[in-house]
Amino acid sequence: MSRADLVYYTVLVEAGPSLRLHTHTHTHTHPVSVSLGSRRVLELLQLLCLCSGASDSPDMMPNTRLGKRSPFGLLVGSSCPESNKTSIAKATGTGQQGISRIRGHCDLKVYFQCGGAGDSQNDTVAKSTSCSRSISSCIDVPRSRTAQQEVDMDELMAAMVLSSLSCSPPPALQVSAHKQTAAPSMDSGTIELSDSSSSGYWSVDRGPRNPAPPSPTAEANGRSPTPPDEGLDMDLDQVLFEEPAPRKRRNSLKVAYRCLWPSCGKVLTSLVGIKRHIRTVHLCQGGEHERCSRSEEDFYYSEINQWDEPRHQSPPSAPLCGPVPTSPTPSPPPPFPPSPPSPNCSALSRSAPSPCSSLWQVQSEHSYQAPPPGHTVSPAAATSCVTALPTICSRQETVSRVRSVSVGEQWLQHQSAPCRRIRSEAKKCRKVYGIEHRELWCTACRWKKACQRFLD
DNA sequence: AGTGCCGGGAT
DNA sequence: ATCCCGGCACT
Repeated sequence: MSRADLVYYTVLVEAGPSLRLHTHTHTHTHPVSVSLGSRRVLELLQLLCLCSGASDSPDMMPNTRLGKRSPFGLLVGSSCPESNKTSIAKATGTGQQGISRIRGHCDLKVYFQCGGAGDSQNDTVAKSTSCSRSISSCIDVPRSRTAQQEVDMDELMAAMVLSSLSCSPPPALQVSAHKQTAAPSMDSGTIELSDSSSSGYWSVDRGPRNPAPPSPTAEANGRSPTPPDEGLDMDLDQVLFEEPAPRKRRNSLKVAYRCLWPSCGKVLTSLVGIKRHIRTVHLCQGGEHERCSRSEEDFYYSEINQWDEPRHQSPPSAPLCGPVPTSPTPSPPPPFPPSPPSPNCSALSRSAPSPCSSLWQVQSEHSYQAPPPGHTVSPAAATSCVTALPTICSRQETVSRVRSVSVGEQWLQHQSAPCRRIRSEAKKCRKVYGIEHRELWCTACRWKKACQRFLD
C-alpha cells in the first residue's frame, strides 16, 4: 500500500466535551469543523480506546508524539493539562489493532492509520504536535492488559467504521480552518474534523501544493497548516452517522453504504436500509437487546462513494481535447495509438500524444509553434480542456480507502512517457523547398521544430 | 537513411 | 524570445 493511502487521525477530546478529528496524509490538511453530540463523542472515543487495546500505564504515554515521519506518532494535546492527558490510539485500516492510553476526558489524540506502511512523506503527523521524537515505523503496539487478543467485535467494528469514514473523501465537509487552540471549545458537542487527506480521487487538481510542512510550533499552537477557514460547523451525526447533506455532495457522486459486519459486506444505497440491515440481521440476533439500541448500527456500516458514469463527457469536437486514453490508475498510460486524425481536431490535437500533454505543450511551446489564426487555442478552449480533465476519473469507483493519483501526477507520468507527434503526411518546408533552399523554410523547420507553415 | 520535431542549451 | 542543435521516433 502506498503512502498515499495513509490517513492519520487525530482525535482531540476537550472539555465540554468537544472532539477534534484530524486526518493526515503526506500532503496538506483540510480542517473541517463538525459538531457531534457529546454522548457520541464519548462513545466513539471509548470504543476507539477499547478497540485499540487501551492501556492505562502512564509509562506508555509519551509526552511527545512519535517520530516526525512515523505513522505511529502520538502526542497528547498540548492544550490540555498533564493531568488530563488521556489516550492515544492507533489502529490499522482494518481496525485489527491499535494502541491507546489513559482514559481521560479532557484531551485525547488518536492516531491510527487506515492501512499501509509509514513513509517518510508522512511528516504531516509531525506537524500536528509541538514536540516529536524519532521512532521507527515498526514499533511494538502496546496491548491492553485485559483481553488483548480478543478485542470485542463491536469495538473493533466501531474503529473500522470510524477509520473508513475518515478515509472517505470528505465531500460533505466544508473545509474550515482548524482552530485547535489552547483554549478548547467549551460548547459541548463540537467536533473539528481536520482532514489533511489529499486523497487523490476527489481532488482533481489542487494546484501548487505547499511544499513546506507547517512548523510544529504552529501545530502545537493548534493552528492548522491549511488556508483560512471558510468552515461551518456541522452536526457530527450528519458527518459520522448520518447521510451527508446532498447539497454538499459533488455532482453525480453516488453514495452507498457497506455493512462492515464480518463476512457480510452488504452494500445498500440507502442509509435507512443499511441501518435496518445491521439492526435486524446482525445486532438483534440472538436476543442481544442491548445491541439494538438506537444508533448502534451506525458503527457497522461505512459510506462508500461512487461517481456516476460517465461523470463528464468532454465534447468530441473540443479542440485539443481528443479521446482521453488515460487511466485513473497510477499505472503508466498506454502508448499513444497512432489513430487517424479526426476531422474535428486541429493539427496540434491530432499530432499531440495526449490531450493533456498537448495542452501543456501548447502553453509552453515556443512562439513559433503557435498555431495559425484558424487554430488559435483560446484560453477558453484551454480551460475547457483543463476542466475536462476530471473525466479521466469518471469511471473510477471512489471507494473509501482507495486513492488514485492526482491529475498532476498523471501529467507527470505523461511527461515521463515518450510522446511525440505522429508523423505528418503533409508537406513540410524541407520537402517543399529542399535542403538547398533552407532559407525558405519556416523558422520552425529551420530550428528543427514542428513546422508551422504546413500544418497537418 | 531521411525526416519530423522534442527537449534543452546558448544568447 | 530567439536561435540552434542533439537525439529520438518514425518512415
